Amino acid sequence: MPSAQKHAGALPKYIQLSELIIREIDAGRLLDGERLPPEREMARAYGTSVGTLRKALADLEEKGLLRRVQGSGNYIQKSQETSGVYAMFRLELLEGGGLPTAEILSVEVLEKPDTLPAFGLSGFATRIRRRRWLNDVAIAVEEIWLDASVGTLSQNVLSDSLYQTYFKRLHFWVTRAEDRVSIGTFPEWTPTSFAPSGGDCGYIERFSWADAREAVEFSRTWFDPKRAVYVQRLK
Amino acid sequence: MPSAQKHAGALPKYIQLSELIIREIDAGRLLDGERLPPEREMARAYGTSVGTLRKALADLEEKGLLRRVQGSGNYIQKSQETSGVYAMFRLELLEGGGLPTAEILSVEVLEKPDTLPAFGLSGFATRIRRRRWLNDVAIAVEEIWLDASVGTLSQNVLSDSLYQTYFKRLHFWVTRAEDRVSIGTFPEWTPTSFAPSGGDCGYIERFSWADAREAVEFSRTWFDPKRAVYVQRLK
DNA sequence: AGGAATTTGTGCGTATGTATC
DNA sequence: AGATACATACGCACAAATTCC
Repeated sequence: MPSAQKHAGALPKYIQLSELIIREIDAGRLLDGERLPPEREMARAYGTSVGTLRKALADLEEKGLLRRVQGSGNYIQKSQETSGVYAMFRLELLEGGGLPTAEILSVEVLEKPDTLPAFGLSGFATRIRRRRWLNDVAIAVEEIWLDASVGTLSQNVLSDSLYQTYFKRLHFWVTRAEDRVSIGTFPEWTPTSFAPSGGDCGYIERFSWADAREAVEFSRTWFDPKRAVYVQRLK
Repeated sequence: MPSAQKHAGALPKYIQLSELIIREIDAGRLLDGERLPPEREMARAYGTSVGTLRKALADLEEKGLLRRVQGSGNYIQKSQETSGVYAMFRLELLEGGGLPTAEILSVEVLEKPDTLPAFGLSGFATRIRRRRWLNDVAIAVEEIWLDASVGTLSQNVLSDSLYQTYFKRLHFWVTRAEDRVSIGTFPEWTPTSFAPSGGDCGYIERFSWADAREAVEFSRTWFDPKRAVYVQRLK
C-alpha cells in the first residue's frame, strides 16, 4: 500500500493512482483480462475514497487499459490489437487487410522547419522517417514530427507502433487524430528501392492530440495507390 | 428540480443536463466565448448538485464545446460545427469547411452493369449522378447506385441530403459506411464545365449499410485535389 | 505589489439505482 | 430471487488558480 504523496506540487491523487496501476500492468503484475477487486476494496487497500479511485479507473478506461462493466467488475485490457495499436492505421492492401509493419529510415531531433504547419508548443521536434509495409509489400513512406514538448525519442527505443512507444516512453496516449487525404508526389528522400510506380501518390496529413489543446504530433504519409488504399469505416 | 426525468429508463441526470446545455448552445442562447455562471450557481439553477453539474460540464468539455479554466470560469467554445445531416460527408475545402450542396445531373433506374462491385440483393439500382459543391466551389462529381431492393427514387423527390431522402421516402437510415480513398481519373460523363485541372483526381468508393447484411448503396466520388481534401477525425 | 474574493479542482463519505451473476 | 458490483447523485471541506481591488 504505497502512500500517496501529499506535499504541494504533487500530482492529484487520482492521477498518482492511475499511474501506479499503469506501472503494475506494465510490470506484468496485472495480467490481461484479469479482474480487479471491487472498488470499495481497492479504495480501502489504496487508502483512498471510492470516488477518487473511480476517477483513477475512469482515467485508465480512457487510456484503453481497462474495461469497466457495471454489475460485473473492472477488467484489465492489455491487448488492444483491434481497438488500439493499429486502429488508427488506415491503409490497407487493395484486396483488403494486411499486417502493418514499419522500417525506420532515420530518427533526428531537429528545429521545426518553416514549411511545417504550426502545431505543438516547442520549436523543436523528433523527426522520424519510416517505410511502411503491409504483409511483405512496401506501400508507403512517412515522416513524423513529434513535438519536443512531450519529450524526444531515439531510434533504439522505437517499436512498430509509435503510439505504443509514446505511451511506454513518454507516458501519454494519442486519443484523437485528424487525417486529410489528398494527392501528392513522393518526397526526394524516398528510398529508390521503393519504386513507387511513378507519378502521383496518395498523400495523408495527420495531426494527433493527447488530450491537450495543442497537437503533439504531425505526420505525412505518401502511399502507392497501386498497392494500397486509405480505408475508413464510419459509425 | 425543473425538468429532470426520474422514471426508469431515463438517461442519467448529468447526460440530460449536458444535452440541455448543448441545445442552448445550438439555439444561440449561449454565444461563443461566453462565460457561464459559477458552478454552484448553475447547480442551484438547474436544481442539481455541484458534482452532477460538473459531470455534465466535463461531458461538454470532452465534446469540445466548453473550455474550463480553474479559478476563472467555464467558457463556451462554439467553434466546431455540430455533427448533423452532413456528418458523413467527408470532403472539405483545402482551407477547411465549406457548406456542401449537390446538383443533380441525372437519375435513372438501370440494370447493374458488370463493372459494378457486388452489393445489395437486386439486379437493378437507381443511378444518381451529381456534382458536388462546397460554398460556391465545384469540387467533385459522384455516381450513386441505390440497390432496388430498398426501392427506387425519381429526381423530383431528391434533396441535397440523400440519406435524409432515403429515410423520408424509403424509410431506412444509413447507419454504417465504408470509404476507400485512392486516386483516379474523372469519368467521361463529367460535365465539361467542371474543368478538373486535368490529370489525376481523388477517388472515393463507398459502401453504405442500413443495419442489413447486404450493402444498400454503392457510390463513387471523384474530387479535385486542388480544391478539396478528404477529412477524417478519429476517435 | 499584494492580499482578498471568486471560481474551479480535488478528495471524502454516503445513499441509492441498476446491471450482472 | 438474492447477492454482488459498478453507476449515479448529493453535500461538504479544502486546495489551487485566477481576478480584482
